[in-house]
Amino acid sequence: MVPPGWDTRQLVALLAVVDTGTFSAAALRLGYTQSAISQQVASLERSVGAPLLIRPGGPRRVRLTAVGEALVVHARAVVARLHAARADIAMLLAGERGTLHVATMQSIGTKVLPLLMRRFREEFPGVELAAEESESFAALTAGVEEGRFELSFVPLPVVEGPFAVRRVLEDPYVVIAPAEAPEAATGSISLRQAARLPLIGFSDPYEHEELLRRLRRTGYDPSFVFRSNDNPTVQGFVAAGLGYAVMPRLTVDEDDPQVAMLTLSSTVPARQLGILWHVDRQLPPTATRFVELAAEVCAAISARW
Amino acid sequence: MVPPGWDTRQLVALLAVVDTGTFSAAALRLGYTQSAISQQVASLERSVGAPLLIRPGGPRRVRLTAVGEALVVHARAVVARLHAARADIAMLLAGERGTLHVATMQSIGTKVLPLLMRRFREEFPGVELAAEESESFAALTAGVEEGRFELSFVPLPVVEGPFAVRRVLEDPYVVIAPAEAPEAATGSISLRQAARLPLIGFSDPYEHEELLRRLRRTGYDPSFVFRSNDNPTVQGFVAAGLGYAVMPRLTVDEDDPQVAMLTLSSTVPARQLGILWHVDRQLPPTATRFVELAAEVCAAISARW
DNA sequence: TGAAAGCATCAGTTTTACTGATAGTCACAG
DNA sequence: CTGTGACTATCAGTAAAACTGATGCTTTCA
Repeated sequence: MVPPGWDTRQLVALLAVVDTGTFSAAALRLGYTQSAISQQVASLERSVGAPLLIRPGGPRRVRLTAVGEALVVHARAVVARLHAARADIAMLLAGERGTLHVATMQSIGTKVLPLLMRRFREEFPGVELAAEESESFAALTAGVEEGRFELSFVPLPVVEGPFAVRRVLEDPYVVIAPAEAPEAATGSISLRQAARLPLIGFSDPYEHEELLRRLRRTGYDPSFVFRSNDNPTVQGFVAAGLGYAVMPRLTVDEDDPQVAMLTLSSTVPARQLGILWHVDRQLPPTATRFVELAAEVCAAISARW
Repeated sequence: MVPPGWDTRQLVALLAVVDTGTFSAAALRLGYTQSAISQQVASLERSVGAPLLIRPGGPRRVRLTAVGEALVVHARAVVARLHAARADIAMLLAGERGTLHVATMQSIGTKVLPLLMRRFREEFPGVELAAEESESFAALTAGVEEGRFELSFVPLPVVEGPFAVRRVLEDPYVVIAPAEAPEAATGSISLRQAARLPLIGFSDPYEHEELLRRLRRTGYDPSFVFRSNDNPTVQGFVAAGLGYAVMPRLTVDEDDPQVAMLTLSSTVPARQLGILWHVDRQLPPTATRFVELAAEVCAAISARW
């Protein structure tokens, strides 16, 4: 009937030890002394009835026992749940004037968000919408997991975690060329041809690895003359005539007269974009409505292409 | 980074108050004084920054505020998760010789389990299998939720909860008649006819309410001359010539010469049976294999019908 | 073989949690 | 409209726990 006497604090301590690899580092992170961590873990082990950690002694990192592994899985879930609770409550306390925190990526920020925010404002004039652009994709999911954002735009598929996701957009890859390039007039180009061009690429390969794999599979290892994660920068380099770029259409500034956009004649699977949220959270109606609106706006953009 | 300072004990106290309706009763249940509960809830409210409970004063039960509702949802999840953790660890500590606890219903116990257990034993001679029959269906799911069973046979659909389920058997309704009854020779009977017979029924209507609804929809309110939840008892009454019974085929003792089994010519949706487990648990390979074997055995039975 | 890095343990202190007593609130019966 | 019963808050005192700081033991690495 009554649950086991495991304390949140002890579970957090265990997680800190596992994540940092040493008791001392965990203590530092949590603002305790090493002695306190040692005692917390010992207390946990006593109530579990078995060792949770293997302490190799000396300066080697600790490792989990099988029992420890099992417990850590649950401990993480519990901590995540408490985070979700805190975030839910913060939202409730903010009430009607509550701010909806949405994390975005660069491309979404420029093409989707403006229209989306306008439509959202029409429906909920009282709700503030805080959109924050994030550089790394890991930061997007981490922010949602920790409750700093209610929603986040993310590329799919999404990492494992306590997430629910809704697909909103298929973002096909296109090639952009300098306006004066010979290919600019053709309007289309094959992947095989593209792989032979001097390319401007992305520094963070995570999102586009499938594309890279396909480029390589043409039999010609593509050469990247420059790399950046900033879409305008990439496009600027192309505009300057320094090379070509293969990028998701959403990231392209189509009004730029200095570059030409070419469709890819080879079929490359489009980048999938979705909206992500914490499964365990009880999001307000404004959030679910936001997701709906986002899907609509994205569908409209997709239809225009 | 560091999660909120909510303690498991406080969350449990809150849940006890919500479930019992008063601080005093919660204190009694948890073995504290009323004062302690009062302070625990107060501490929670302080750290949340808002009241969680509405205390109407006097002998009226407390109610949750909106914030309280939100927190309780998460608190229940956390407690359930801790239960799951404890159960997982108990299983791990038991090791290879670990017992697999399976809850069953009467009908499964007599027809499916014997064969199933034999096949399971062949594969895992070292693993003990503890099958426990339970009277009430609520006890089945509750047992799984609290970690007393790893697996449970249950009728579908299943109540809301932290459960995963696998369907294993379609169990069609049949009519059993006394061997000497005029209908015994026909081999089949319509629902309309059945509703006009003196029936032996089940006391617990939960599982069979769909059947009851269909019986009533024939326009004739069926009369039950006796009710019992014990399948052999029901069958015994039929054998004694006291009436007829509509029951899932799995619950029928088909070797009984004193009764005849008639199929229903009207289509009544069959009872669905499944195996249920706690989604959050990390069940050992023996458990997942047990589910597979159960599905196979049930399929074999189904094919024989 | 002697740092250096790491964990356990212990005694002492601070912090937290619980008890028991008391006062206050509300509903309901007389 | 007053008394009683069922309930919670609060307070002071105490019991329990959690944390610190010092110390000792173990292991790696130079």
